Amino acid sequence: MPRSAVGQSSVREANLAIVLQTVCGAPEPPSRADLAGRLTMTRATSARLVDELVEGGLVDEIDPLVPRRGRPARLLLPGSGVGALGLLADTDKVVARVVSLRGDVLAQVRRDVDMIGLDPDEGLAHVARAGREVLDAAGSVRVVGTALAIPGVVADGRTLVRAPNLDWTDVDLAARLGPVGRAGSLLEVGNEADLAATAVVEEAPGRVGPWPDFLYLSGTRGVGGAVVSRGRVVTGEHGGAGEFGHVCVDPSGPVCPCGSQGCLERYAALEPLAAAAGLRPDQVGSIGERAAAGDERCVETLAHLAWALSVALASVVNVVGISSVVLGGHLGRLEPYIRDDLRARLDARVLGARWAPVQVQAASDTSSSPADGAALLVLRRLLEHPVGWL
Amino acid sequence: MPRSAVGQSSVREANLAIVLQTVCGAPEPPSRADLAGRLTMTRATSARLVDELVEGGLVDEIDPLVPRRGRPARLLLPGSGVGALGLLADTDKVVARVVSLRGDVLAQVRRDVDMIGLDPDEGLAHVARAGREVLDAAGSVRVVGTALAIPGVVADGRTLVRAPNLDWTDVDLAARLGPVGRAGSLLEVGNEADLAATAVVEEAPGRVGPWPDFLYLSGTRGVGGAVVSRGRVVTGEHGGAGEFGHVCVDPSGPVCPCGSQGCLERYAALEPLAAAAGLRPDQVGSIGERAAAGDERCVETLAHLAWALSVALASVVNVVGISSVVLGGHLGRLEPYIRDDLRARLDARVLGARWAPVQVQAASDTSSSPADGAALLVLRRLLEHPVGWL
DNA sequence: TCGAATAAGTTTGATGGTAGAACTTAAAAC
DNA sequence: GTTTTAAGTTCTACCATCAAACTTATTCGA
Repeated sequence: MPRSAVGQSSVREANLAIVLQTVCGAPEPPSRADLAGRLTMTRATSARLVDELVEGGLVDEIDPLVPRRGRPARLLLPGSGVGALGLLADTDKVVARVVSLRGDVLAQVRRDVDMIGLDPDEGLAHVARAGREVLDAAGSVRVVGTALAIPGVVADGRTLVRAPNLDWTDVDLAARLGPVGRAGSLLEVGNEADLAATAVVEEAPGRVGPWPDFLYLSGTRGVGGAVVSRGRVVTGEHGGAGEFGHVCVDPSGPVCPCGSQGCLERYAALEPLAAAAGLRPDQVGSIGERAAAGDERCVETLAHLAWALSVALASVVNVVGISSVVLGGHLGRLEPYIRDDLRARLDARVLGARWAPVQVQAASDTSSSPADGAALLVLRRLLEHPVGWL
Repeated sequence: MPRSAVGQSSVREANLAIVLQTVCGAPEPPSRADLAGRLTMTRATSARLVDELVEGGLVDEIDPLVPRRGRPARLLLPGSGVGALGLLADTDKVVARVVSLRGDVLAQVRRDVDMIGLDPDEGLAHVARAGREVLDAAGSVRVVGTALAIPGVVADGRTLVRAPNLDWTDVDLAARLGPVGRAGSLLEVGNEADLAATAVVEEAPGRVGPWPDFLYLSGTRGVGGAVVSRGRVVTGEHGGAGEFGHVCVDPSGPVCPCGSQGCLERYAALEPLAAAAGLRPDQVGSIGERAAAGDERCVETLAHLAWALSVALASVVNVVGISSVVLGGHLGRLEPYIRDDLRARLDARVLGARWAPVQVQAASDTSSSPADGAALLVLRRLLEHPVGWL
């Protein structure tokens, strides 16, 4: 539905955004002339736009490193003095990071906090304190906005509808976050797994990595995830997408607290895995090594896990047509030990596997990535609409 | 990834598209002044753009019906002399329709053909003949392009990768369709279920109906469907999305020809339903009435169907966060008889059902809608980029 | 050391599109 | 028949990009 017409000021705004995005997305720092060539605009126009971005601090100029024939180009990099604050309120910890437009983590605080049992105001106080500390540490950086990652369903990018593990319901997080939320003018709240997936998509602000389409599956206390299509997280109508944990593996399987039966969570979450392997939950990460060392029970546990994942994921792959799977959390940790089994089972179950074999990968790290993703989300807004910050 | 900069010609193109889309999407025919107000452009600009569209036949002018104070407005309607050819090659029939920009079916041919066993050239000859006939019947209409709906996986909107029921593999349909495909300069091929879903989304070209997000599930020989998000069909990385028929209902369920076990298709496709009810496949549509009349076996069949659908759909709803379901084909026919049961089971299985209860609906008709959807697909291209046709 | 070659960046005027405001037109209301 | 209302038109101003000539900074070669 078209809302509004386009004027020539929109042209300038659009081109500013395009130039900034190109600078951020480029593998090598481009010059004004490079941009002109790549974007089919004249050098005059490119220079005009770049000058404006440099003036506003969104783009930095550096002198060329390798000498070349001709007048040396002034190379352009994303502004290092501009960043965003990414926050994570998890069940067992709080993370705050300031990430620059260049993708550098300028400051970070990570603190173990048992959030379970805390009410929203108490929990958010921990988050806000961590946020203030990194803002201080980041010093002179211009922070354009804040985003908060939370393990729950978020509506409209502002309100927490329900976070089952924290037992928080209907909290206007954006309003209750206090002054830290007002660092910069952007403020967003997002689902933890969605934002972790965002961090997988973008290697740096505006630079989309090699996988624009994948299913992200994160194993923690529960099993969450996200569907990423064309570089964007699919949030669904009401923000309730990505509940991989409650895909049905076996309708006559174990009862799930959600009221259903045989949910993936009952096979792949931390506790069921620990129980199956006869270990403590914090030992789940070692199941792979134990299995490799010959522990029969762990071998069986992994086989059962691969089976359950294959049933659930095959259904999803058949419906959304995305055949790359990225595993995070303890599932990422176990991925090397189930990869081949899982892939073989998926190829047998996925209809299109003949021409698009299913890829399985582990996300490198996981514990802070929702905070990175939160910062990236804010910076993405900046990249989409830079005019306001010039 | 930004490809190219924006110039002022893009402004004109964008505004032409916006004006045309607004004319097509408006519930009541607007005037030039209405458009100016709604799109925040001046009356001067709106008039200039509209004149160009009228000149090119994409917009028609009519005199106002109800007299009003002031100078009477000339009302604007989508051009009735412009249309697209939608084709459907199904297993048992061929359909060809010319649909105008206004949404009217200007001509139609529908012919029962047993396509099973025919090779692509033989089958496409039937399609092409039907296409030629409707083009003749449509007479002076300017046909901007053709689209073909086919029950199979389509890549890049051109090539059929695999149509299991027709047993066609790797056919460049766009090339082999012959002159009918070159009626107008647009030519696309799409999956039958995807295009049927497109016809559900758009009531008329450019007019998105009340459900921009839904899962479309169509029961025929198999069970296909589409995920529609924000008014767009999700095609996946390689066009292989929407295979609802192979969502796993029960991993220890009946064996499926796909190589897996307990696929939804084994519970909800025509033949399994007929077998369960002890009827011929062509009698499946009457299971609802028979059950209502007290036929125990049909009652049980419907209950089992609702159960299987609920298991499969709940998983999908939990992952993609879309909680409206539209049923087509024989599933649409049976929908009134399973609706309540299905909805109750879904609400029990869907995690977010508390704040977003699952909606279940039947698509009104089904047999020709892929052809309508095909035509709508072409007309959508026209609406997105009208400059080429002026 | 100096000039030619090369390529980046800058200036200038032309072009094309929308914005704004005054003007014209067509019909109903009085 | 005059007034009122609102649609549509005309004209000028403005703004962003384009095109092409021009300036600048460096390397290469004599």
